[in-house]
Amino acid sequence: MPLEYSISQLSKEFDITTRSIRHYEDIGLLAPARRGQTRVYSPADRTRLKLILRGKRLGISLEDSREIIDMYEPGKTNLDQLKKLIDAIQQQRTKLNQQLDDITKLLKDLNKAETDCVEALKDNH
Amino acid sequence: MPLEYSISQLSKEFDITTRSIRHYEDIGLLAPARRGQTRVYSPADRTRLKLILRGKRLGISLEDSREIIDMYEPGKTNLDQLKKLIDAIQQQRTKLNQQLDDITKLLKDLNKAETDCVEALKDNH
DNA sequence: TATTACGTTTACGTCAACGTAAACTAATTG
DNA sequence: CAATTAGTTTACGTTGACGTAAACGTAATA
Repeated sequence: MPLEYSISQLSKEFDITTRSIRHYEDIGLLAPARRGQTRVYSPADRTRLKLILRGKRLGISLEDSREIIDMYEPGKTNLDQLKKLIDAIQQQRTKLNQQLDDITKLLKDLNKAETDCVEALKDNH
Repeated sequence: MPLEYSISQLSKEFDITTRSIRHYEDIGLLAPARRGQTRVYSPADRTRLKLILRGKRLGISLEDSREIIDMYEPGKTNLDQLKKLIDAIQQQRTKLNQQLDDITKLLKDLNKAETDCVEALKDNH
């Protein structure tokens, strides 16, 4: 595992544009180090990016992603903060369970659609 | 189960605006009957809407939703069409499995974040 | 009969998440 | 040394998915 990454390395690895990566920085989701004016990404930065993209695949907005990702960060020792976090976690869990339900239903539908298709193909052949 | 629905009934049932429902019609996802110029939705229309919203919760674009929903429709007896459909189904399945994976990982992360929070609360109390 | 509730069309506005182009720098390579 | 290659900033443009306002029709209700 490399100790650092360039912006183009990350863009290739995750198949996104450099524009997107810079955009995530623009809105405060990433804060890579700089060598001169060139961005240098640490493994931790890479992990953050990974989390952002995972969130995206689940339809989570970048704004919401920020909150979730920040949960994993330490130093949130404020008591009210913690309670808010637990609350946010519960909300996310609810949404995810809903998604799970949606997915299983959709997969079932897809299976049916497929067998229907295969049947039709048989008839047609 | 009612034989028909008004636009406001559907908007209340699914907690969306009437604007959204009309928008789905604008882009050809719905095609309700009319009584005079008033829209009248059948149970089948309602099901379509349900599918659209389920797709939305999974981050599926309206455009992609149209394709998926059309899979469930009959009358696609063209052979090439069927092969394309099976292909599309497989693609969807792949994406959904990826989402499943993402969700289980996120749920794990959330669990960890939560126990961390609870621990921190204990220490703080 | 006026107003309230519910429906309609048309059309411009908005917001997130980038795309795209311009104009520049800095390092490597033929 | 000229030309790629990879990076940068600035800033306007675009797309999807609606929001919002205007201007209007129709039917029930106070």
